[in-house]
Amino acid sequence: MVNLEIFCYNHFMKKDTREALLDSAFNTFYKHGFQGANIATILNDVGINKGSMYHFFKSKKALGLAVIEERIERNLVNKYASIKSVKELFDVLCSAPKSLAYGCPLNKMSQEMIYIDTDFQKLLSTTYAKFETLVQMILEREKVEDSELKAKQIIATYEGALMIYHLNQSSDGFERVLRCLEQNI
Amino acid sequence: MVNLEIFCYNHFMKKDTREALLDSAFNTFYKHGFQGANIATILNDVGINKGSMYHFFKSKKALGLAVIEERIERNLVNKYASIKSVKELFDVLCSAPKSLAYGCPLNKMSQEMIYIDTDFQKLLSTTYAKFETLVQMILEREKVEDSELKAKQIIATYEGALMIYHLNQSSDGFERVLRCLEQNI
DNA sequence: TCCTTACTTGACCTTTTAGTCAAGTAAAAA
DNA sequence: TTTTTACTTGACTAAAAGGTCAAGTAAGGA
Repeated sequence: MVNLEIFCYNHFMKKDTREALLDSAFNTFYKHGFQGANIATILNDVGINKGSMYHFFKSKKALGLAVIEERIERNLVNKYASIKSVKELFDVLCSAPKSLAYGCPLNKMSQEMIYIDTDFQKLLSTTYAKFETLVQMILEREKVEDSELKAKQIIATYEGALMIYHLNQSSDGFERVLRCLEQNI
Repeated sequence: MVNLEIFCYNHFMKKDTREALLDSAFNTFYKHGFQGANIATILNDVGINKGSMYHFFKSKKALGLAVIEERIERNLVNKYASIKSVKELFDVLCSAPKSLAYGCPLNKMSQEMIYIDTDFQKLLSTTYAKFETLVQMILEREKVEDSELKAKQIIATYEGALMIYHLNQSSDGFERVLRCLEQNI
């Protein structure tokens, strides 16, 4: 088997460095927070050097903003755009603890950054709006009344319940709270 | 008027330094996050020197834990222990944006620290449990059924709605979401 | 009055951090 | 083949951070 990768600087094919950087940065920011994360960890994780990163992103902040646009938002759309029914929506919401090891990435980043940096604030606010719209569309497909308010209510409950879940390290209550809400939709 | 303070090192009376330190640390951590906050800011704000702070708290972490115990938890108890009815509870919850400029201090600190440090995690988890108990007691006084689940639901919705409020910088929806929940209690 | 304790000062130390840069390498266009 | 462009290297910088410490000050008890 011919390994084309040996012709490259590292084990990535050119443009993949940027993607690997975004993946690692997403994970690192997700666990440690943006301010708490250090770039050396990400670099070490990806297996590249400083200059290589600063070729793609002019600063830590630029990397953070790109993570929001190209990972957090993308993941959200991937997860919610294909949902076909309210029942399915609640199933997906209830399964969150399985995939979201450190809470909701959007919520966590928001709580940390909205009063620290206005560029983060704007981007996070926009991303949230898209999330709300996706949920609202699911509700409207089933002619749920007051879909805007209901979408806010579902997201609020979901975000809060997920926070409680992580604080208690126990899923007791998480699903019950959401299923209880489902009854009232 | 005799000013007793002129006999002291700074403008505080002895033990007040610790309290002033906790006040400033609470505000600073609340706005910037624990990891994002720097001690120099707090010191400058209080008007004291490094060594003076390290006399009371052996590390930044110790200061953080003290802030949770002696400010975040205390504020929570002050706010919720005196509430007499479910109606009053929802009024207090609805007024949160007025007093909580950067979101819920407990939620914010939790999202940041639970997977960073287990001492923080334990303390925050305990503090949340007290919050939940306080809310549950209010519900039980009015013989609300399933008070434990209802308490979780109220807190979850409140926390999530507050997050959305801060992200959007607009109170549109916040109160409506809570009042809608109130109907179903 | 003296001594002990509690608190404060501010200079200093060490580590960590984000960010820079000149030089090098390889792929692809000319 | 030559040149250009894109990417990478790794040593370096400067600033910021948390934390230490010896010396000093004041209050209160003995």
